[in-house]
Amino acid sequence: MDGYDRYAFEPFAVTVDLAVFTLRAGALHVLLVERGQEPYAGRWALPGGFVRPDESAESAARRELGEETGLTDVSGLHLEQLRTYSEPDRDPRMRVVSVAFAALLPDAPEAHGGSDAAQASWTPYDGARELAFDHGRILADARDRVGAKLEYSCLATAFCPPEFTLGELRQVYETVWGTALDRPNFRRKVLATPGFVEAVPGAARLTGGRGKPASLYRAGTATALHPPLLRPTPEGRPA
Amino acid sequence: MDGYDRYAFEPFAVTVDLAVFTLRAGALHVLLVERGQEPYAGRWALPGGFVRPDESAESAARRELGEETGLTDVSGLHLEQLRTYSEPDRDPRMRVVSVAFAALLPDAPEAHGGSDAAQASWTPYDGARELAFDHGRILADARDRVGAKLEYSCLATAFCPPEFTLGELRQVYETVWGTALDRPNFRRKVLATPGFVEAVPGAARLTGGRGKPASLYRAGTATALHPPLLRPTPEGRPA
DNA sequence: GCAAAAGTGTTACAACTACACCCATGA
DNA sequence: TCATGGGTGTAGTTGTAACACTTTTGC
Repeated sequence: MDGYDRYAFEPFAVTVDLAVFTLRAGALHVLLVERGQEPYAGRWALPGGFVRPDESAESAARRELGEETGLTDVSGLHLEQLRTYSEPDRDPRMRVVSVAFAALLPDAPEAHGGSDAAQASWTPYDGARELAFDHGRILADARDRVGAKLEYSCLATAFCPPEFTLGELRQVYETVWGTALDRPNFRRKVLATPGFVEAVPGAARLTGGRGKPASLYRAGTATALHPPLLRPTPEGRPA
Repeated sequence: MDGYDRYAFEPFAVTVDLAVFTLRAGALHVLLVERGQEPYAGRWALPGGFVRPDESAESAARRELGEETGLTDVSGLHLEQLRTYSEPDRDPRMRVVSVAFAALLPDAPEAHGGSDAAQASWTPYDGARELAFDHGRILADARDRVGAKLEYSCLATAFCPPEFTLGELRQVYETVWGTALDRPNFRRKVLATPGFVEAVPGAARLTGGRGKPASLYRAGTATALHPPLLRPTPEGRPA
C-alpha cells in the first residue's frame, strides 16, 4: 500500500454478500433472493450489494439486508466476516471483490423482495439449488464456519430468542451438526461453562407441546467456550 | 450484487497487507517495511500493495511479498486470509479496502527493500513501534489468530524447517503463547495425534548445542488437531 | 395410563497434569 | 562430573460418554 500507482484506479467494485441462517421447523434455513437483472436473472443468490463510498463493509451488509429482504429489525442479528472472494473472473461483467459475511437470526420474520431482488425467501439449506456467481461456495464456506464455531464459542445463542430453554439450545447444535447429542450431558456441559447461559428465575415454558415445562435461560456474557463442546467423532475434520 | 448502479464506479482501491511471522532467537518476529512515500513516509508498515486487475488477492499477496521484501523463495510459506479492513477513513488519500493476510515462515532469510519500500527488516513483535495506517491493529489481529489456530490446527509446523525436533516444535508454542509447556506431556500429545508429525527414521540432531540428540520429524498430512492442544488456563479468552 | 420432554444420578473410560526418573551429549 | 536437553513412567485429577431413573406435563 505504498503510494499511488497505475493499478490503483482500475475499475474495482467492492460488494458484500450475506449468508443469513436461521432455524425453522427443526431445519437450517438460509435467506436467498431471486435476481431481477442479468447476469443470472431469475437465479437465486445470496443477498448483498455494492459498498458505498462512505460506509464500511459491515455497514453495507446491514443496509443491504434491509433493502433487499425487508429485514430491518436486526436487533438480534449476529454478523461476522467470513472471508473475501477476489478471483478475477467471479463476476462476468467486471472485476468485483466481495466481502462475505455469515449471519445468524433467532426467529425468522418473513422476507420480501426489494431494490434489486425480485423476491426473497427462507430456503432449507439442503434444498438450496444452484446459486448465481460463486455464491454456492460462499454458502458452503459459511455453513462450515458456523458449524465449527459452535464448538468453541457461544454462537449458538444467536440462533435463539432472548429467552430459551436448554432443549432449544440443544436443538441448535443438533440441527446444524446433524447429529444427536446426549441430553443430560449437554445440560451439564452448558451449565458448567460460566457465562454461557444464565437462568431466568422462576420462568418456565413448554417446548414441544408435551412434557415437563423447562426452565428459561438468557445468553450470558461469555463469548468463548472453555473447554470446547466437540462434535461427536466426525473422524478427520478439515482445518 | 444486483446489476450496475451508480455506486459501482466510485474509486475504490483494493490492496493486500501481510503480517508475516517467523521465529528468531526464541522470539516472535514480524516482517516490516519502511515506507518511502507519503503518507506516513519513513514510518514502518506491513508489506503489501495494490491488487492488479488480473490476479486474486492471494496472488497479489505472494507477488507483493517478493517485490517489497525480496522474499521470493516462498516454498515454505504458509499464507491465509485474516479479514478485510474497510473503514472509509483508514487511508487519508482515498477509499482503500484492504484484504489482510497472516503468513508464517520457517527460517528467516534476510529481507531487503524494493519497489515502494525503502527497506524491509524482521522486527521483534514486542518491539514493534507505531505502524502506519491501521496496520498496528491488523498486526495484533494476526497475532491473535495465529495463537488461536495453534490450539486446534497443525499450523505450528509452518514455523519449522522441513525436518525438526519436537523440542523445536514445542518452542513454537511456547514462544507464540508466551507460556511454558510440560515437555513430556507435549511430546505424548503430538505423537498421539495421527498425521500431526511423522518420524524421520534414524535421523537425529542436537537442538541447543548440548544435551541428547533429538529425533527428527516431518510435518504430517493432517491439518486439524483432535482433540485440540489448549493453552494453559488463560481464564477468559476472547472469541 | 401413556407418551414426551425435563431433570438427576452413577459408573466406566479417556484425557490431561504434574511430577520423578533415566539417557546421551558437550564443556 | 556437571549442566542441558531428550525420552519414559506413573499416580491423581478432571472431563466425557453412556447409560438408568425420576418428575411433570398434555392427551
